[in-house]
Formats: sequence, structure tokens, C-alpha cells
Amino acid sequence: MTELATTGTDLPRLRELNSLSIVRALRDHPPSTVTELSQRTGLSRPAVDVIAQGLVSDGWATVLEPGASSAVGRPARRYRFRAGAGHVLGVDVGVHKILALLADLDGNIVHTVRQSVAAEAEPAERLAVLDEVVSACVAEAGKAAADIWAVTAAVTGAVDASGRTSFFTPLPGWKSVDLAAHLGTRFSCPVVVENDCKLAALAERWKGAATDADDIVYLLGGMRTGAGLIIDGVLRRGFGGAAGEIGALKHVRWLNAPEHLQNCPGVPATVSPDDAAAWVFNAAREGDRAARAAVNRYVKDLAVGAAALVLTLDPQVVVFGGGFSRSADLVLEPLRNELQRLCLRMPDVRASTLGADSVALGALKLSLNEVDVRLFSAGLSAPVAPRRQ
Amino acid sequence: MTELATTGTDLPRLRELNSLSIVRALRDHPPSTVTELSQRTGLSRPAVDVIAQGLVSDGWATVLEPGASSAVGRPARRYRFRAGAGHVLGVDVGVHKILALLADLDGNIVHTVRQSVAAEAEPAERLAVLDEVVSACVAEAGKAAADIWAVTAAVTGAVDASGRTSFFTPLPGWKSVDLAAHLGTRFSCPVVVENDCKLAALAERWKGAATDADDIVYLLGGMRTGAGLIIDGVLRRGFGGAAGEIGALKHVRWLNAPEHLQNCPGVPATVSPDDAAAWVFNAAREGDRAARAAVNRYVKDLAVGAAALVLTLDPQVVVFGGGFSRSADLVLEPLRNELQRLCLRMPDVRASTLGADSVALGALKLSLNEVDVRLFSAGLSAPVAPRRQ
DNA sequence: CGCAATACGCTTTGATCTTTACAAAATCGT
DNA sequence: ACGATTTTGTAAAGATCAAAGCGTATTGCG
Repeated sequence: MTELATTGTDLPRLRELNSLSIVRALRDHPPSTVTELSQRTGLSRPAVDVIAQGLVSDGWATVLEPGASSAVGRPARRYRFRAGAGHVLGVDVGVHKILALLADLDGNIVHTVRQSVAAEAEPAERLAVLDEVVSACVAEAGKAAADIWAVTAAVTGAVDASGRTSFFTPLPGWKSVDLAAHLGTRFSCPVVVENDCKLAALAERWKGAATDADDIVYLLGGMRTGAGLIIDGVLRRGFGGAAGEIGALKHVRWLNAPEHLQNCPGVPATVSPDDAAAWVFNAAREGDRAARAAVNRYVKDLAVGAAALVLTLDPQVVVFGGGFSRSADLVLEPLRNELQRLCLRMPDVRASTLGADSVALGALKLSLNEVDVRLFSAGLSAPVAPRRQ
Repeated sequence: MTELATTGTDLPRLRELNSLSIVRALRDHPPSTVTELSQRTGLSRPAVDVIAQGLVSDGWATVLEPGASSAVGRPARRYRFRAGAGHVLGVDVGVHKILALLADLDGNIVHTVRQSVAAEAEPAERLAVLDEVVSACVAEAGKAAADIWAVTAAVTGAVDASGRTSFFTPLPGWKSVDLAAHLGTRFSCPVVVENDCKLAALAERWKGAATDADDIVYLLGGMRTGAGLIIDGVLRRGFGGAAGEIGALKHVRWLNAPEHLQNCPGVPATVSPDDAAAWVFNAAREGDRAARAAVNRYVKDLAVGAAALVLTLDPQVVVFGGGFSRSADLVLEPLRNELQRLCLRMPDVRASTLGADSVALGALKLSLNEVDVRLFSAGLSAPVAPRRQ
């Protein structure tokens, strides 16, 4: 019932729609023959043929001349989506590290650049590292800024419509940083800034623990606790971008939950505060009673917020990710028990399968989605980088 | 990126799409001339003319021959969407009453039947009253069951995919009732059963307090407390239909919140338990200190759950509805204060404008949506009642 | 080596929308 | 009152596109 849907459709538009059908059919499958595409789209073979040739001349597809054929009959020419027509960037601007991923339109990661940064670094320094990482990632892959079709940057904290994290962020001095504008000076393509938990949720649905689900609550368990929500297959930001920030409710003890692990009695003084949680998980795994109790207290606090999310959204799957997901073997079981106790309908509880790169991966996916919306839903022109606005 | 979107489009389909464009343009506006429709859809005037005539002969539209014209030039024939081509039913199966609304395809309410039922009535009795009300509503409007294109029934409690309220419902013995199947014996059209709070939320967005918003948290404040969620303009049920049931969390004191009003000291013994809350609100309005304190305690408990919903979803608007919304003047201000204290980004807090019929109205809207999906999005054949499945 | 099976590419046909043109009906100006 | 103007209704011509049909090319199998 959108305004666009009320628009009439003429013949050129019909051709455009059918071209889009072919492009989508090409993207989702290995190199295809005209006959296969014809069956997949319902279009006639001649129509597909004409359109496919148009896609090749426009640069959206490439032809694979027939090689050794296995079937009988004349071997068919195969068309393949030209994933290399454009590239997208996903960047994780973390507290300790900055990670950039460059991928083609199929989501194949072409290049990766990672650089650590001091947790207490000022915005100027952090932005300098970011510029370095992004430039290196693009350059080392043999690309120019103009070859990038979309950029997504992940930051911690609720991101508002302008791309700022004005409510809260653990990055020092970051509240006033306009990251989208900063990256916008380097890229003319769409630049999106998004919350890290939300992007990690997106990644888990893309190629992680919840590829089968449309309703997902993602829990980021680490030194900071957060959540990302996917409802009916779409990442939900909320009206002001602050969806999932249940941790701000005092009744939900998310802010202090990790302290149960950090302040666990028995942690040697030689272990740094950042490594304390890992030490406690290891100790708990080896049977240390104090450590086990600390883990249980952590899960109990985590579960209250998780239960609030689950009761609000009734998701199919809860994914436990973040730094602590390496110790999911210790967390999942008590988390399930607590949720069973608190919730009406019990969701699947799973551990993240993506590890520490999930945030950058989700940023990549959001870039791909952005390209999809701009190029593969409305119209289909020659493959060039979409411009902002 | 749906499966349907990958389907190719041929010429007849093009005509179908354009017919749909015209139907939508007709539905959203007063009787229109061909020229107006042409401008609205972007189609040429002759094309619109042909399609409009086809719609008339199919029964989707009627012609208004030109009467007194105000403008210069030849007076134009006007086309009008034939809202009377089909009708839909919305039924509120409440604890104390059963209310049925019959409306045409424009949502104009044609007939209303209401009948009270004992709160403690067994399912068989309640279903008998329901049948009576529904039959009367259809018959008194001069319609037959075959003229009804969609039926939606509202019940209290989380409704699962099969239309049952297996988790919880205050209706005695209702957990095992298959209301959809029961209504299905009388109607061959789609029959939907849905939670009352969710439907009330839908109604508020349709023609209530939140027509301007796409992200809405609806709070049902009454002897029972509940919530309905609209996210990105769509009613969200959750994977198992239990979305919004935050009241089940013990940390959220929704279950006992109304007791603050019922057990307020100073309520005369002559006032029945059902009327106690109204008495307390009145007393509070007149300055009774105990009553004011009770209202404040109620709001304080209500706000915890509301804050959990708001923090999870970051909605644009929170609508306070239900039986207590008549006393919204006393509730809204303290509710705003509490939410301000608890939440990250403050939403608009508004009172329901629909009153007690909002649930049935929402049921009506869901029926209309069902018809829209079945008839006005995929294809467009002659106007006949859609069949189930 | 010939036949069958399959795929490719061209031509014809049919459906649809747009453009253009013209007749019909009403109002406005003289 | 009558013609000019404006807008609507309708018809014909032109353009675009997909479907259907048919001949040709290429391969495998007997």
C-alpha cells in the first residue's frame, strides 16, 4: 500500500521489472542457462535471452561460453551475475580495534584490514586510524573510493537518524562525532552508521546461527551488554534508533551484569581487568565453585533483560553472541533455564557462530542491503555507484 | 526480495497491475475523473479509461454521470470504488459483552450488534451468544454469510498460529476452544482470531490517537493490563503470537497493578469490585489523597512494563487505552514522568480516542487488511468473496 | 555415419500502453 | 444568442514487449 505501488506501469517499466527478476534469479543461483532462468522466472526463453544479453552489455552479467558438457544435447551458454561490478564496505569501529571488510556484490569478502586502537583514544586519533584502515582496505584490493557502492560503520551506542550516538557511547568524546559526515567526505556513495549489536544480529541471520529465522533477538554478551532485534526478517531500529536498549532500565541489571565476572573472588592479581571474565569462564569450566557461582549470577542478570525482550517480541530464536559467546557452553544452559522460568513461550536459544567479526560482517550486510534497495528494487540502470540522497 | 518478486511479468499481468493501481487510487480518494486518475497513477488518459470501464463491468467501480459542474469545460464522468461489493466483519469476544461490527470495503460501519454475556459463562454459552450476535449483525444488514469476505474475532490472551489461546485467557474454559474453526463452519471466507490488545492498537493507528505514527506501543489499561505493538506500520504478533506479553514477567507488576485501585482504602462497600477503579479515579479527580496515591501506585507499576516496551522498541507514540483511558487525564501526566525517568528517548504519550469499541474496530481493520492482501495485492479478478486457504 | 535430443536465434503474432487527433459537451465572453 | 475556449470522451496509429512457432546448430548415442 505504498505510494510507489499506486504508480502505473508501462512497457519500459515492465522490461525493467523483468530485468530485475533475471538479476535476482542470477544472484541467488550458480551460473545459469537461459532455459533455467526461463523456468525460474516464468518468462519465456526468448524474452530471457534478450534480457540476458542486455544485462551483459550493461555490465550486470558475464557470459560463460560452454565448456565440457555433461548432459546430452547442445551445451548451453551460461550467464553469471557480475558480482565484481561493485563493492561494498563494512567497518567495525570498536573500542579496542577497527576492522574493515571489503566485499563484492555477492558478499564474498575480498579484503580485510584490522588495526588495534587504544580504548582511551580521543575521537581525532580514532578517526585517523579509521581513515587509515579504510583507505588501506580499498587500496590494497586495487579499488578506488569511486568503486565502493555503500559503506556501513558500526559503533557502540544507540545511533540516531543523523548517525550520531548522542544518548550514550563508551567511546570517549564520541557523542559529538558525526561519523557519517566524516566518511561522506571520502565516499560519494551512501554512508550508514549503525549500532554494533544491531549489525551483529543482522550478521547472524545472514550467515550465522539464525539463518532460518525471521524473528530474532540477538544478545551481545561482553564487557558491555546489548541487543539487536530482527522482526519479520528486517532489522528494527525503532523510531529514534534506540530499539533494544532494554539495558537502560534499572530493573534490568545489564549494566552491572559483567561485574559479577570481573569481581569474582579468586581472580589472580596478574590477570588484567579485561581478561578477568575469560579467566572466570575457564575456572568455571574446570569446576571452580566461586567461578561457577559468578557465571550463574551473570546469567541470572542477563536473563531478566533477555526475558523482557523475549516477552515483548516473542522471537523464534535468541542468539547469544559477543565476546562471552566463546564460553557459550557455560552460559546457554542456565540461560535457557532462566528463560523457561520467566517466559511464556520458549524460543530457541543458540550460540553465535561468527565470533568477533560478526559486527563488521553485519555492517557489510547492511551495505549490501542498501545497494539492493537502491539498485535492485526500484530500477536497474547501468552498474555505477549509487550516490547519496 | 520475496519469492513473488522474482516472478517475471507478462502483458496480462501488466494490465492486472495497472488495474490494481487504479483501484487503489480510487479507494483512497473521493469519486475521481479519468483525468485525475491519470495524473495520480501516471498512466495515460486512454489507458485509464479502458481500465476504468473494465472495473465497472467487473463490479469493482460504479459510474457517476456528470451532474452540476462547477469548472469550465465538458463535465467529467466520475468513477467511484464500489465499497459495497463486499463486506467484512469484526467481532469483539469480550468478558462481559460480545460486539459485532459489519462494514463495507471502505470501512464504513453498516451495522452494529452488541449483547452482554456473563463473565463466568461457559464456552458453549459464550459461543451461542457469539453466533446469535454474528447472525443478527449479518442478517439485519440484509446480507448473507456468503457476502462476508473476511471475519476477525478478538479474544483476550495470546493467540497462537492455530487461533487458540493456549497460554492464558481470563475467559473460563476457553483454552481449548478453536474459535476459528467454530466461525469457519458459518463462513467460507478467511477467519482470523487475534488478541484484543493487538487489535486495539491497530484501531488506534487506523482511526484513533496514532494515525500519524508507524511505531506504536498500545497499552491496554483496565482490570487486565496488556499491550499491542505496531512496528514499521505493521501489527507484530511475534513468532508464536505472544508479542507484547511483557506482563508475564514478574519484575513487571502488571498482573497486580489494577489491584492498587481495587483495594484502595475508602472505597464504599456499596461499590462493586468492577466499579471500584472508576470510583477511585473519580475520588482522585476530586482531590481524595488516598485515591490519588492509589492512582500513582498503579501508574508506577504500569510504567515499569511500559518502559520495558519502550526501551525495547523505541516507538514514536505510546497510546493509553482500555477501560481506564476514560481517566487518562489522571494517568497520562504521571505516566509521562515515570517514562521520562526510565527511558532513553521519550515517546509521545497519548490517550486513546476510540473508547470501548476500539477492539472490535481493530478486528474490522484486520479483516479489511486480510481482504487487501488477498484481493488488492496479488491479483484482481471479479469481486467475489475470497475463500479460505 | 545417421538419428535423436537439446539449445540457440530469428520471425511472426498478439497484447498493452502512449501519442496524436478529433468529436462532444459544457462554460465564458462578446 | 452565438462563437471561442476548455475539458472530456473516443478512435486510430505507432511503439514496445513477451509468447509462440520454426528452422538451425551442436552434441551424444546407436
